[in-house]
Amino acid sequence: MEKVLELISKEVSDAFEAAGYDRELGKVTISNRPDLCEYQCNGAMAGAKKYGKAPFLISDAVAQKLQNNEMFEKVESVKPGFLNITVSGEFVRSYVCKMLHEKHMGVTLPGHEPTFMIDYGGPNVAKPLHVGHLRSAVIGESIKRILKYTGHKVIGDIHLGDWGLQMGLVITGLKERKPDLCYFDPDYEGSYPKEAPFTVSELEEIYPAASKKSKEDEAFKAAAMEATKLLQDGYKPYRALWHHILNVSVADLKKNYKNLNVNFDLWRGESDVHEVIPGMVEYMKQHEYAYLSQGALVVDVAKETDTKEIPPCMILKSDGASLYNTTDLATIKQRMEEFHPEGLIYVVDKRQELYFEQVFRCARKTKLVMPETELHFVGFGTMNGSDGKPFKTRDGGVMRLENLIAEIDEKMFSRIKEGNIDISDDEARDTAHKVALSAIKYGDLSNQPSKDYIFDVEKFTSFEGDTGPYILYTIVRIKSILKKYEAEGKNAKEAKLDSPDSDDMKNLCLQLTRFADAVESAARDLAPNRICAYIYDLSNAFNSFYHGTKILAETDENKKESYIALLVITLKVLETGIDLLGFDAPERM
RNA sequence: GUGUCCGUAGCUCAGCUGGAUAGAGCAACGGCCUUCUAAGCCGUGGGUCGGGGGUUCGAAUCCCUUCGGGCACACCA
Repeated sequence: MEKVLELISKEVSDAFEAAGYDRELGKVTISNRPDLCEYQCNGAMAGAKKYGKAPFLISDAVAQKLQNNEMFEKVESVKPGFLNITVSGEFVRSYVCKMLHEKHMGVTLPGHEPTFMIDYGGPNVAKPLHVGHLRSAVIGESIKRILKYTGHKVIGDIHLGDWGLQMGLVITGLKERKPDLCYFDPDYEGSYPKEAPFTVSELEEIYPAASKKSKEDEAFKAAAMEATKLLQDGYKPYRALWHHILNVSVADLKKNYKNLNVNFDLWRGESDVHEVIPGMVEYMKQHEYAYLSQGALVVDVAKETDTKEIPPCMILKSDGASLYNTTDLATIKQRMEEFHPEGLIYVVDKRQELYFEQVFRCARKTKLVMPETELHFVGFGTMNGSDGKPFKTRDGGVMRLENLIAEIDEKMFSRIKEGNIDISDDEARDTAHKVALSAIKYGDLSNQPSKDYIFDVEKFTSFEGDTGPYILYTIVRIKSILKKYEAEGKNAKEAKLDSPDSDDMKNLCLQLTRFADAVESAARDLAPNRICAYIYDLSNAFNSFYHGTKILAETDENKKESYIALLVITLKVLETGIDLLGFDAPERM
């Protein structure tokens, strides 16, 4: 479906041409002076030099050509050479109606369905999720939804940290605590129990303790490294233990991500590419991409055009062991071979930008990906506390994600109980969680991903102004009116929209027409903040309309029906918007 | 040191491909609930867009320079 700006631009371009000027000058944008007009075209000023004419003469001539056009209510040529455009109410009305019946409300879909894989999450097993994992999950989930909505097949992979020394540390730590377990008896020949010999809480305790000890105790560290090697070489008892660690941990992770309304299509991890590595390394050596430098196996990735020195991409350490780069490259290889994606997206802390630049270059150079494969790095900034420093608990520790969410849930719950006396605890809990998620996610997503942002619990639980709860509140208001309307025995979905009869109503309609532009722009730039800005503007437009218009009390039935139709559309757009951000609205709040 | 990102109202941030008086939210102040949820609406005050040059009819936006800050710079992930 052609966008409003395209439709208007086409008319204006025709007018430029009809007046004897280049039609390229007819590009129309949304007005930056809403008090003067709705859309504007500055082409006359851009063309003034080329034609050696005063810009005003050009804009005037073009405006003349647009005078009796039904699309416009008013087109005027102003001062230096602006074309100020006001579209007709009927144009807006018909556009909004058409959009509602389009697939995905007017978003332009690609001819085929390109596959993209998105890597967000990256939690380590045996470690609880903390606030550092929040941004990746929230941003990644939203980008996944936005791309799906704009016609892509998207595969989200959690990419667990489930291999390497950390596993050896856990095993060694466990051995110290429970040496009598059959996994540690070399003479044991029976089958291993189905039940894990530890709980999540124990696991979460073992890892940090073991990690700490390995830094102080050389013998312990050596034991952990030995355990890691045994595990990687397929030593059965440790493999069995590893499966327990993975299962217990993944079950807990699933619970936590579900609570955040974040879903992954794949629960793969570093361990899944373990067997890909030797072949890949051999391939890189054989094709002479990789060579030994200071004992390590590396691939040069510097380019002549570089403005800075890009270190080579290391494939194997000088002791022959693999590292982060190795598993990431092997993962790329596996993903390409198995899913043939047209693009890979990484939602990762922005401090890893140089690292990913190296990996991407290496993947291209060694032809693990095709030349046309898109590789995107979406780096996000740090989540800071109100003091501007990395977010911590009150006593300075790392804040567990679970606790953070519970804390905000609780605040929302008491807020809801204060307001609605006639709400059950169950409904209030459910609503509180929805509101809490909207606050957390909107607060994150409304910022540009690459910037650090301040997560101020006070601010996020006050729900005034540009916040998730404000959007939800708007939705709840609409739902409430529609419910009352339907209680009169009428069907809101059948209501017909008329041309706007007030400035507020027209402005709301105009906002609605911009939905697809916002979504496409968000998809193109992988920028969920565009959706936030859009639904915030739309909510503002609705709330202004709401306050100036009595909807259910309207006595003119045609008008009332038209308002209801507008509410139905606004609700659909807002609900779609928050779904793209990864949260949903309660029935009331 | 090299590279990179950032510097916009007291605070937190928008500002897409340069355009007419730089926008929100919070905070401050003043209005609006006998009528659809006041988590709302309307209004007031608050800015030499870090500084200085340049390109342009026109710059927060592009270029150069300078100051201030964050981050990254091969055997961690």
